[in-house]
Amino acid sequence: MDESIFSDPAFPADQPSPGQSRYGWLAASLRARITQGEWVPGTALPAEAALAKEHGVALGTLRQALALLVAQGLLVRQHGRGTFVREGLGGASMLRFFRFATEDGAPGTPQSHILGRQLRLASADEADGLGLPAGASVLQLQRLRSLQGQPCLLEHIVLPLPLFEALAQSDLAAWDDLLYPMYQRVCGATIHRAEDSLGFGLLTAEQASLLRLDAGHPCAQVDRRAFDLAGRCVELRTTLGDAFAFRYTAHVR
Amino acid sequence: MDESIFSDPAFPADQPSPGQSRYGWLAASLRARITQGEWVPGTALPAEAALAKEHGVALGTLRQALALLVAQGLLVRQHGRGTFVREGLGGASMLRFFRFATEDGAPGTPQSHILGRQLRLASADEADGLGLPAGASVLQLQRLRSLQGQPCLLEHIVLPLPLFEALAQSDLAAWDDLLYPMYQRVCGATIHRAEDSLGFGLLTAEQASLLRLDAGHPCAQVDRRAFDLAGRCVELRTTLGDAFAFRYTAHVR
DNA sequence: CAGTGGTCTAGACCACCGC
DNA sequence: CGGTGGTCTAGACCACTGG
Repeated sequence: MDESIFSDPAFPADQPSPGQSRYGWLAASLRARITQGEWVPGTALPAEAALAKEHGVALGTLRQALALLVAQGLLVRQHGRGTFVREGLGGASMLRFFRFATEDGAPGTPQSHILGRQLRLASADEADGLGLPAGASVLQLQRLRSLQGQPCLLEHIVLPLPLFEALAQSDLAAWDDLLYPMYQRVCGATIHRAEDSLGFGLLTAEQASLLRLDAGHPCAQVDRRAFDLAGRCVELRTTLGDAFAFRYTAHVR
Repeated sequence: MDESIFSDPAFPADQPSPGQSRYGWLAASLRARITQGEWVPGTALPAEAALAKEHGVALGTLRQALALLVAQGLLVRQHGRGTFVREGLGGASMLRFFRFATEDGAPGTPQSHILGRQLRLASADEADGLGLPAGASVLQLQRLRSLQGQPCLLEHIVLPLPLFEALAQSDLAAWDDLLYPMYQRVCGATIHRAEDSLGFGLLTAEQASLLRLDAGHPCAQVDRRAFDLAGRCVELRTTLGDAFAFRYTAHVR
């Protein structure tokens, strides 16, 4: 019951490798079929009985495989309905770090203003983080997010090409307020999980003026690496916001 | 497979309540025997087969119950060795938020200096957080933690009485650098999990001088509620440290 | 080697959902 | 109602740990 998350070769062997459990191999096999698009996020897999019969395996064994994928966040099971491929992240998750609130208390979705968009070569760190070869091209975005006209978050985003080619030319006025659903719709890239690294710093004069704060004002900085269904990092993002509005809750065990 | 964490009455019924699964009831039952001290942290439970026979249940069902308690962090299973009650938190977990490092890179355990110890009445918030009746007594500690003689963290700790009575009189010179193992040894209180809330603020002059920083220096503040095996909150703690040394990593899914 | 947990099977029956 | 996942059983066999 401790199959590695990394047991995800793009093409699993036809048989469980020696030392690997049957359900572990089954899970990897199903995982590959999902990341290759056989079952799209939101759709249902065949029923347990059908999958078990297809793979010539007992029901309990198949259920162990599905339980693995549920634990990895790839599937969601609903009693009486079916087994579904999980939808990607919504895109409003950055607000969970900040306690911006509208007057009536509900946070709501922030508006998005793209301040800049450039095609350029990836730095060494960026190529490394995105798993690109040295000298690859990336799309860079600067973005300001506002709640009810009040600027609150400043973002710097780096996306790998050619996956996000479609965003390099499309009309900025037609962009959504939330990027992750747009990544999925326009580029077929599902953001499945992310790693956030939090720290504190001080705003430069330029950053401060965009956020309508004073130069040198304390800010919280969130460095995010976002991953798709196959586990590849497909977005690097740095978000800045007022440190005094920052609040985050964590569970330790 | 979604038994609530809160299915933990001190004394479970003799039979699974209607609508509750057998393994869910079994898990709650075993959980109660653990929190009541029948199996102390670090010790092994009887073997699967023995427990299954004792409860008149099939092996698979018992294993489901154990899997639940493993998922809740109460048990650890080791192939070929046995099933063990998990040890409590080590006590050095606060350092994971900060990137203090000694010269050779290894963080090490910080030294602990108790600056103050008072017996007093709990405030309304404290009584609420610790589940105490209004007007109950608490033990309050102020504490400075240092790495290689360099002050780095300032802590304010509130503990409920009479559970921590033994700490109110014991010789401060004999205290450990880590409190959680000492809680367990001296008071029999096992810290099993904690909830941390992170925020940002500015140091008062008094706080700053203790940390050898300037008054008004930016600081990260971690408000922690720590819970024992039975899920009762038994410690409230506020930790302050240099905001620019603060760094935290989170996973989003 | 004996004792532990891990895997797998084949089947029965229950609980939930949506038509 | 038919189809889905959830629970439970009884048993066989494997893999790991420690003496």
